[in-house]
Amino acid sequence: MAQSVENRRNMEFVAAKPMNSTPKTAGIKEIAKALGISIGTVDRALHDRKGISLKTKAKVQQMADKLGYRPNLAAQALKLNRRIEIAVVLPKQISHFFDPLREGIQSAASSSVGLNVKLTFHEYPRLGYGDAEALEARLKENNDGIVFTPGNPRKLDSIIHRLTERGTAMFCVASDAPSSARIGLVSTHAYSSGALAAELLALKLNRKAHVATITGELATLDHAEKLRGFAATLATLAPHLSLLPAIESHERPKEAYRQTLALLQGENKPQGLYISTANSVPVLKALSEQGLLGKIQVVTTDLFQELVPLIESGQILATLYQRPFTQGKVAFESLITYLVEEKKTLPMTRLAPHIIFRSNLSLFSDRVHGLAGSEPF
Amino acid sequence: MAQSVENRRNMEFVAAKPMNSTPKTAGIKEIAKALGISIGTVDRALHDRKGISLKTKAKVQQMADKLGYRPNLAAQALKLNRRIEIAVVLPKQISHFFDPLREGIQSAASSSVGLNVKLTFHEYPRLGYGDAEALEARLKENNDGIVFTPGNPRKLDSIIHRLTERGTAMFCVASDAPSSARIGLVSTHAYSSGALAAELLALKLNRKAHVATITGELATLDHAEKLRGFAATLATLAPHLSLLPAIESHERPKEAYRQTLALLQGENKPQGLYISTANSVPVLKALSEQGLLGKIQVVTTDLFQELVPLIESGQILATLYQRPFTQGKVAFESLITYLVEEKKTLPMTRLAPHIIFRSNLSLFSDRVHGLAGSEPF
DNA sequence: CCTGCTTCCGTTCACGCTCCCGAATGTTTC
DNA sequence: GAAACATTCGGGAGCGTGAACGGAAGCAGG
Repeated sequence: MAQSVENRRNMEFVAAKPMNSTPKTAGIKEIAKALGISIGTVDRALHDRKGISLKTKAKVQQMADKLGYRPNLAAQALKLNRRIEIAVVLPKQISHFFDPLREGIQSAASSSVGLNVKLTFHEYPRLGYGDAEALEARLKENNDGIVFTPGNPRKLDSIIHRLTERGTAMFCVASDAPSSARIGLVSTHAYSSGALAAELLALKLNRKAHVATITGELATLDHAEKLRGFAATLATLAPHLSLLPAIESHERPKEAYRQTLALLQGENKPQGLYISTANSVPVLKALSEQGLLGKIQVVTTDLFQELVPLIESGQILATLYQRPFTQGKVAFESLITYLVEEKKTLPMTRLAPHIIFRSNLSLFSDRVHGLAGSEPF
Repeated sequence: MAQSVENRRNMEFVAAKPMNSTPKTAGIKEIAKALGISIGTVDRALHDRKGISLKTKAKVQQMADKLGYRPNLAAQALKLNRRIEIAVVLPKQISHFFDPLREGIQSAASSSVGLNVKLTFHEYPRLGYGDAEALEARLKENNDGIVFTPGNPRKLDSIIHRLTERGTAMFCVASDAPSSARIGLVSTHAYSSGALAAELLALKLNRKAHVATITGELATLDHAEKLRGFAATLATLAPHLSLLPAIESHERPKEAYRQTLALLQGENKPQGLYISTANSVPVLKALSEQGLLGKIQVVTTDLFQELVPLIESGQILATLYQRPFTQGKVAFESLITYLVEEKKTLPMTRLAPHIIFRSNLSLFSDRVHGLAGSEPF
């Protein structure tokens, strides 16, 4: 490695990636000229189109390799100029989760360079209620892709399948529908969210105690995964903490409130509480009314206006932020990549949730107050 | 709101964002037609070229706004056949930080649609040593942009200024050089990192104790910020913990090892330790040799092979991951946006660091083992 | 021989933009 | 008043690629 000696002397060198063999990128025209054929034929050969003999196709592909053919993406994009139509079908509630998610999609769309994307947003009341109808309505349209959140996966399998057959790429966000024909997914790693909640509670609860969980809908895969992670980690890291039966609020505020009161007045009073749905307001209200805020260790999910003072004052230990903006952004980017790269990959992304404590709260609370920037968190 | 009644009936509706007024993206041609002028004039108006009256320029710009003009970047790139040349000037050490950062840049570059980007990577031994020379060498080239990490900002101010004058956009990553002519920045929020470290240590240390910090180079803004956050938060949240004088390792392994030993054998033995540089191996070695791993609460920075078992076993409380891959990706995207959008914005992004505990370690450790995906964490 | 069909390939135009040339109009100079 | 110049604008070439179109050659059947 004589080179490295010189490197050390100069204290600087160009990384030894051997990509710089062909300074000018060889285009379709160069190949045609080299073989004495027309560019139309080269185009047919390189894109596996019909109307070309196997012999010439082989010749062209060989020459393309030799010259290091790199298609001019700008010209390609300009020529194709295809308008990609994407529908976004998401619930209206919970707005502090789905609004930033929509913003993330919008932001990614408007900053997409060199392609023509048409976005349409569709809403339905809340997860599991109206989603099938909203998706069904897309059958009449002709979308290249749909971004949606499967509240109850099995219920939607059939409609997902039908849309896929129409040639629409179905992309899940926030929760999965693994048995369906969806082509990709972006969500937080739900199991890890649950596991983190357990570890955080264990940090604070050193003695034998009960802990409880309040979730949304166990039919939603994401929620079930969180509880699995929570229970498993509790058993491993904190065997002194015993887990009370999970409470399902079905995303109904009144039900959540009522069940929390029942829990707090029951015979096994919990010292720790993991609220795995973003709908935590009624639960916190019940806690507050019972004078238990700050006495019981609480880990919540996501971040919104009402949580900010509770975290600042230490009444909530931490919240697990599911990064809706980033989910939207990544979902859009993945879907676009899938659509333009000729359906090659099945993009699956599990984001790491952010843990928000008191000391890093300010990094996230700006966003909550409506100052939506385009920062990817 | 008669509409909302119908919405409830249908349980589905198109969001009332009035963005869909212009279904087709308005191009330069549409503006010309709308005003009854030629596309040449529109081009002159939109790009502040000479040879156009102020009156028509104003008219065009107004109409462009009204129609929501979005330039077709593919066509632009094709016509100009402009190859954006970007140099990446980063230290060789610390490789488990800067390697993924480079990967992030590379990944963002290869997924950019319709742009012809030429990336060249340049290296120098380590932060503060050789960076000026490496940047100086770029003066002979003609880059559109340079991505770099200012180890010692003041030392680099002059060279940054000269490169900027040559028309090269200087973009900081991982640490800032606020007094320079740099056009943008991506880094983690260093103050919050320090603050988090303090809060995490306070979670575990309930009684009066000493805590210590080991940093790299206090001339590096990023490192100084971390200590500020740490000290401030310690004073607020955990007044029972007293902070020992900061130790500067200057990123030299031997020095870090020696100073750690001195610290552990000094008269004020710390119960908690915040290692704010990614160069934590020699410090951990000293801790291990003194049999203090697991006895002293440790918060580290970043993630690499050697840390994984220590976190798994609970010997390290947590590590603050600075998301090098994401930093690289965002830096590249920001720089490209800046270059393409005619130098309008000054992009500044402060990423939230990830807190890695035992229970979410697996989300990040995959990456460490060399399975570099393109997931944005 | 012509007609009709298939297979393979060459030609040409359009995508949206930038930039140059030259026309039209206004302004100064001799 | 004509010529020389300045200012402002219209028109059009062409960037590299994809695709429509048409032409040439081969083949079968009459």
